[in-house]
Amino acid sequence: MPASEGLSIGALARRTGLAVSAIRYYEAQGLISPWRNPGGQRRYQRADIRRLSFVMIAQQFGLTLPEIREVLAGLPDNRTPTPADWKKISQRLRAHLDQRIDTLLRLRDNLDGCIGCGCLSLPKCALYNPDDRAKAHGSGPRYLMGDAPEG
Amino acid sequence: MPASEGLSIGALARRTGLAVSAIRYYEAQGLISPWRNPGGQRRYQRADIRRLSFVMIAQQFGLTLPEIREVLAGLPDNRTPTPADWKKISQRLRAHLDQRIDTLLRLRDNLDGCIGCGCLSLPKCALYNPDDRAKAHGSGPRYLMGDAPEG
DNA sequence: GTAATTCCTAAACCTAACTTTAGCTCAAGA
DNA sequence: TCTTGAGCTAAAGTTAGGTTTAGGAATTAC
Repeated sequence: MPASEGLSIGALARRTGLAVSAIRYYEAQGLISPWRNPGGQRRYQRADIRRLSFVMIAQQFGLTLPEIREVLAGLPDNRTPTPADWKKISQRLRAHLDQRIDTLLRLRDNLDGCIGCGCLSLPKCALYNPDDRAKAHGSGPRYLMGDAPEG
Repeated sequence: MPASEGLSIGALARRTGLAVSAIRYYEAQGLISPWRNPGGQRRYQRADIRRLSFVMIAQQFGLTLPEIREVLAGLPDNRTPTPADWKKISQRLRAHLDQRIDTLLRLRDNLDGCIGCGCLSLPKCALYNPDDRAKAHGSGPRYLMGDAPEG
């Protein structure tokens, strides 16, 4: 059945649960690189199923597509990734995740403090995290609590 | 100095660190309701500083503006919120946060399992969370791992 | 009293991560 | 063969959460 080996984009979509349009988009973002069959259609390796699954999981962990591309760059491009390659990559993800969890735990502790002291809105409340990637949402500069000269 | 009591939008912006445009946007989203002075300019209560601070914190916790509006709906609208009111509201936030942390911890544990077994991409991997608000990003339907008929 | 700020509204623009649409070509099956 | 389902490209549309711009009006500062 294959019109020149490999998975068609539709087959890959069914295997991963992603929309066909999303897979093309990921290609445009440099996350996956299919080859073309004689008719110009995209063809994928079976290993790409795992690659896209990784992308989905990393997204849930809060990584942006450029960040995921960075992480995936750690895979060999001259051969199919081995379980060991994936393990290495997953550990990078794990580090990212640990950091996010730490941030949230810290926020939770601070919130507990604030519930007790009722200081919500005061600069000393410190219920903010300058390193949080969340601040990168939107387009312009955004400040968080504590920037005002004095309360 | 006040041209009819209350804080001007610029003063509120300085107090909270938010951009003036963001405050107007929040008003459009129903998160804050200033009154107008005789000249048609917005005037805010001092309690609104706290209200906006709460908005910023809730955002860091990952709530969307509609969700924050929901939470804020728990405050009394006929009087200035008391510390007890804020405490009640903050506890709702805490519940939300706990859930997010649980989700991430679960993901982390699953990732550990996957690093070990190398099953990444298989439906049984279960490294997904159907209830995660994260899936609501973007506009169309998005599926996560495990939707394919069979691997 | 006038200049410099600040504020107002409406509408357009921005980023991320996609989807939808339009118009056309390829591939597969009866 | 021929029809129908996949695929292709390019461009426009979508959502969230804002920012920027344009053209006025209200305030404040001197």
